Parts: sequence; C-alpha cells; structure tokens
Amino acid sequence: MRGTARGVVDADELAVLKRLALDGGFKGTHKTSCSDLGETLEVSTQTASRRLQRLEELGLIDRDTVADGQWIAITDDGRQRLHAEYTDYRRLFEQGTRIELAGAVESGMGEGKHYVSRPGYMRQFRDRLGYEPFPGTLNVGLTEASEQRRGGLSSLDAIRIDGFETADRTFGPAVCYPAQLIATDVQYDQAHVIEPERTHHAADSIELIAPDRLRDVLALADGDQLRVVVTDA
Amino acid sequence: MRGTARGVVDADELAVLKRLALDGGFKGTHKTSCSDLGETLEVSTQTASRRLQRLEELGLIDRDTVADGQWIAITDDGRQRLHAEYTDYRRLFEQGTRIELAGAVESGMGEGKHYVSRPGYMRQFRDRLGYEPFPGTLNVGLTEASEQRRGGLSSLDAIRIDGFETADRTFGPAVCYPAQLIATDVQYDQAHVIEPERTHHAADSIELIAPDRLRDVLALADGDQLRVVVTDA
DNA sequence: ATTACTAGTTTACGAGTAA
DNA sequence: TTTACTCGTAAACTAGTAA
Repeated sequence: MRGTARGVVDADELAVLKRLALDGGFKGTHKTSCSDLGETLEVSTQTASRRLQRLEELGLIDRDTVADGQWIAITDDGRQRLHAEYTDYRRLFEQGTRIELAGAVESGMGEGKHYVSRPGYMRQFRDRLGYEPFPGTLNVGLTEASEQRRGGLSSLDAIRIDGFETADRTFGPAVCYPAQLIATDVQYDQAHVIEPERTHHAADSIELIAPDRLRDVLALADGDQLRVVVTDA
Repeated sequence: MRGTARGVVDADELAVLKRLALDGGFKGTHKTSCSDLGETLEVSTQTASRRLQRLEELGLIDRDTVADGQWIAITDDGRQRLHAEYTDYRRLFEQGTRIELAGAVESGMGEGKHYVSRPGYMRQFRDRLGYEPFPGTLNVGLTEASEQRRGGLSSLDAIRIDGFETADRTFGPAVCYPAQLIATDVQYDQAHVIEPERTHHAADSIELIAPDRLRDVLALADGDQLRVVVTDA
C-alpha cells in the first residue's frame, strides 16, 4: 500500500501546487496547460494532467478546462496547505538572531582579493560556505549606529576558517557570518561577512564575500547605501 | 522512465530532508532511526532507509550509522537546497502582504498639509488609523523598480477614508496602507501611505502621513534615501 | 535493537489514442 | 491544439530476512 493516507496531498502533488502558486495562481486565476506544466516540472503531459486532477479532487485547486488549456485557481485549502509548508521553512531559517548593519559601499584596498584567492582559504570556503567566492571583497563603511551594533556579531555562531602557513608567511584564521544584502531594489542572499578572527580594532567597516561579484549583481558603485542582515551560521 | 533527472532531489526526498532539518539535523548532528523516520513520514522503515541512502548519495546529508540508529547531519548542499525552497515560499507569502518601495525624499507642493488638516479627514484618521497625523505629508519619489511594484498596493487591504462635502467644494475618498519606514539608521513603524482612492496616475511618488513630523523624527532632508515597507491593513 | 538486502507486489509512469 | 482515457512497462513500495 502507498504510504500516504487517503485525502492527504503527497510531496509530488504539493510541488505542483507550489509551482502553480509561483506561476500566478496564488491570487486570482491563472491559465496554463498540461504540456506547459509538464515541461516545467519535467514530467509528461499525462502525469501533469493526472496531478492536476488529483489536486482538484483534494480540493486544493479549482479548475476550468477550456479548448486550449485550463484556468486554475488555488482554493483556500490549497493556500492553507502552502502556508503550513511556509511555516516549516520559516522555523528553519528565521529562528536565529539577526543583526542589521547599514553603510555605504567603499573601495577596498585590494587586500581582499589577495587573501580570499589564496588556495588555502579557497578550499575551506568551498567546503564550509558551500561556494567558491569571487576573488575579492566588497567593503562597506558602517554608519555610526551600525558601528555600535557590529560588536554584536561575536555573539552569533560563526563559520571558522582556519589559518595556514606557506613557505613565505603565515595566514591567520578568520570567521564568516551568513549575510543577506539589501540594496535599493535588489536583494542578495548568499553572501558572508568575513573578518580576521582575533581582531576587534577598526570596527568601522565590514568585508563581504559571495559567489558573485557583488558590485555587478547588485549594481553597486562607491557610496551606494547597502543594508546587511547578518544571521547565525 | 522516472520524470526527475538523475542527481536531482525529488519531492519525496526533499520532504525527508525537511523533516530531518525540523527534527534537529539542521544545525549540528541529530540521532534518529529508520523506523522513527518511517513513522513520522508514514512510510515503511525500508522506504525510510532507502530515502536516507539516496539523500546521502546526493550529498545532502552526512550519516554515521551505529548499532541502534544513525547520526545525521545536513550538509551545506542540503541547507542550500532547503533555502531555495524557503525562498520560493517567501515569494508566495511575503510578496502579497508586503511591498517594499524605495525612493528619495522630495519636497511636496504643500497640498498635503491643506488636505490632511481638514477636520472631515482628521476625524476619520483618529478613528481609523488610531492617531491624528501631523498636518502635512512626506513625499517620496520612487525608483524605477519601485514604480513597478507600486501597482501592487491595490492588492493589499486598505483603510478607507471617506470623502465629504463642505459649502465650498468636495473632498474625495482616500485609502491608507500601514507602512514601516526605514531610513539609514532609524526605523519608524507608525506611518501610512495615503492616496486618493480613484487615481492611478502619477505613480512615481507616494505620500506618507504619521503622528510625527517625519522629517524630524527620521532626520530626513530632500534627496535622502528612504525605504517604505507597505503591508496589509 | 538496528540497517539494508532480496523478492514479490503495487503504484506511478509515459506512449498511444479518443473526444 | 487541448484533456484525459487505456494499457504495457518501469519504478517504488512493503514484507521477509540476514548481518
């Protein structure tokens, strides 16, 4: 027998419901077809058709099939089911502490690139942050109030980057904090604040790393305002 | 053939990953067993076992099986996959009820004061907004992207302010939306966006009212950047 | 207890096709 | 073009069992 109880939406069907919602059926009605849907979900039109039928049976969507497709509206039950899922994910990602810093983009002194691109660090970034950062840092000069708040970073759980030695010199350990960046009209979720581990001087700026060149993806120039939401690792 | 491509987590597996995360594997490591997991997921222990194996193959979890169960930790890839899901659901539930506009403070033409201070409006502000606004409005010129989003305001629940007539003339109805204002380092929660009810022209700026003179409490001058988070009433 | 293999069964899939 | 049926097949399931 199948595991899920009768009348309960299974994971595949829920994924379809989410897709429909994202594509516009969340508020109001939205036109699609089984072949369209099958393509985005990477299943056959037959499967798409069957899943829509089942979502309708479960009372999660209302349908109006016409000659060239169908109009779909998500019911209150459907919205409720999606909201339950939303709540689960919020529990995962919103429970930690968050510290909001504000400041202006400033030109770094080029050191960032030198350090970040060292293989000894790069390897750890890939393993512990989940990506290889763009070889360079974005420097943000903090406002006075943010300078105060910056001290709170040490209370967050950090991702530790170990120091190492080369023939020439020693590279010290560092710590990273997950950060969400909010520019005027764009938002970016995959960045990290990075700072030397044992330094509490010069707290008037922070350095950011990310898989992308932040100046490009956020369309930033020197002096642009940026809000940085730092969270627990 | 099955629909999903090799190497891609399917909906069932993702549901297991979420379950593991919620049960404690999200930060650090967490002990469970196939029978435990099978029970909460309403599948057999065999299926639970297989799904865990597959999540491990996909690199989404690390496992350490011991005599009486197994220790599970979600990998960075796993967290990333969950975060992608979280982002989807946020788009569904935070977009509709929350519209973020950005712009720069601009000098109004003094009309705001004239209208807002009319007793016929003031009485309603006190009753329906819970305060008597400062007699004047703060005008915010929107960025291009925010002009686009501004249209979404009409999908929010508004507070209606009725029109009325005096001996001289007619004052039309208006609508208000609760708004949170975010200046560089100060935040203000008690403001409202106000606009004439039946006007969809000139969407390049918004007007704000609040119990206080916003230019004072937020230390704003013409041209200063301001973020306006508009929510449902 | 566990995990996970093998075997047999059920379910879900895509192809073909009718309306 | 659509949606949704039937049908043969492949995948995923549960039961039984070994380690």
